[in-house]
Amino acid sequence: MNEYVKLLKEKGLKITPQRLEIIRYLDLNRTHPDADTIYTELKKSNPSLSRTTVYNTLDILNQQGLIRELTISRSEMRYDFETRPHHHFLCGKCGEIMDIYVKCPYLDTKELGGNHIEEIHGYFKGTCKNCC
Amino acid sequence: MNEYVKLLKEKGLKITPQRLEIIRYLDLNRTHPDADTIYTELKKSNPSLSRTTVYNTLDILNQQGLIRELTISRSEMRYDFETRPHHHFLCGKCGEIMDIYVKCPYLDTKELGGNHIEEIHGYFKGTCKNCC
DNA sequence: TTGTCTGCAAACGTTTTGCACGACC
DNA sequence: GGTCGTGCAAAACGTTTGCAGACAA
Repeated sequence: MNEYVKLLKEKGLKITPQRLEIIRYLDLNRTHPDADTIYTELKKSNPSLSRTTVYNTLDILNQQGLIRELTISRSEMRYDFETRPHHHFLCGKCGEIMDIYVKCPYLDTKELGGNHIEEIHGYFKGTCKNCC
Repeated sequence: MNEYVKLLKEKGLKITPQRLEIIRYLDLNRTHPDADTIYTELKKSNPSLSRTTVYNTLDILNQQGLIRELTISRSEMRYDFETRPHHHFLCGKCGEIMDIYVKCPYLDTKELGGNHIEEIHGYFKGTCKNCC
């Protein structure tokens, strides 16, 4: 049985050609693509593919933990007056973002694997104590 | 001299009522607001305020390090097939996002200050070795 | 006075929604 | 036959742009 079929079945998800293609694309392309890139690439071999399906599928796969969503790049910015190095916690229920001060070995890191580091952000997500 | 005037002057930025209001708002509201919230709130006392100014100002303040931009919540999602705990590095020049495997004391953290933790993301930003 | 900042309106890119059709237990 | 998935189109949302007039230094 196909490896991707197995992944979907383990999570109780239905098997569709679109889902298999999207998983396969993400497995073969570890470039952290966005939804539109995936859509454009897969549309070449499957012209009837729609954006909606790509978005739906990515959402489901993320919910089931088969893939991981990142928000590292741009958009829906939040702003913080506290500029000293610290981390943040986002409550998935109430949406509140809280400052978190934890010991982090990388707060002053300037170089990592040859890359020059200018910022470091630690994002914790979960449910806050008020919403638990 | 006003504390916020001083902050702006130190960075060589011009003093405008709008900039002072925006800084003051962020200082008094440590709720990590988004641009539109800031706009809506400040528009109450300054009806002629425009979104453009809010966006421009936040951008400048962030560039000068007076405030800090966060992308923790939604939007322009990227997707990763690697679901094992790891961190990410974003190159500001070429835009590439790379996986980073560093020792992190929080990768298995389930609780922090009474909040239930489900995910942890470490985001490093800077210039990659190819762009340096 | 000069260069920058502001505000308006329009455009843009990404994501979400409503709905009808189709596929699959 | 009922549920779920797909695809289309339109809408929504946050952000960016171009430009003209206003303002800070």
